[in-house]
Amino acid sequence: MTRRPLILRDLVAPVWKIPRGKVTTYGDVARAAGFPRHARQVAWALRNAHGSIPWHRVVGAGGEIKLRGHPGMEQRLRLESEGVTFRGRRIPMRLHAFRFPVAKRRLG
DNA sequence: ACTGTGACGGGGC
DNA sequence: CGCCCCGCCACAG
Repeated sequence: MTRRPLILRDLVAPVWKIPRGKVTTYGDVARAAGFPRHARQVAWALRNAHGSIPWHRVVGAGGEIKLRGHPGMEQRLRLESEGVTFRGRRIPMRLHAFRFPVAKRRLG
């Protein structure tokens, strides 16, 4: 099985669907894009994606911000300004996790 | 071709 | 909660 080529735009496309006040994980974005097990590549793609993409709405599984230093602070501020709450270092995913619609499924 | 490096994820303790 | 370990995968040297 030849591996489908990884197109940065496709990989981060799902990020545009995350509404204000909600967050998703790198792994979920990867799966929603059709590239399971590519969580790290999603992070890499966001890093290399300049532009107005809402990158701050993507966090690590468990609701923890994975960016270190100032960039991480900025992400937290951006999220809080959108209404996302924190409990310690983490975001209660129970409250703010955005669920991507289930992957396309061929019906009969 | 090989090695080191992550904005990752999951599991074990 | 913190730590460690390991699987994963594209990229830079």
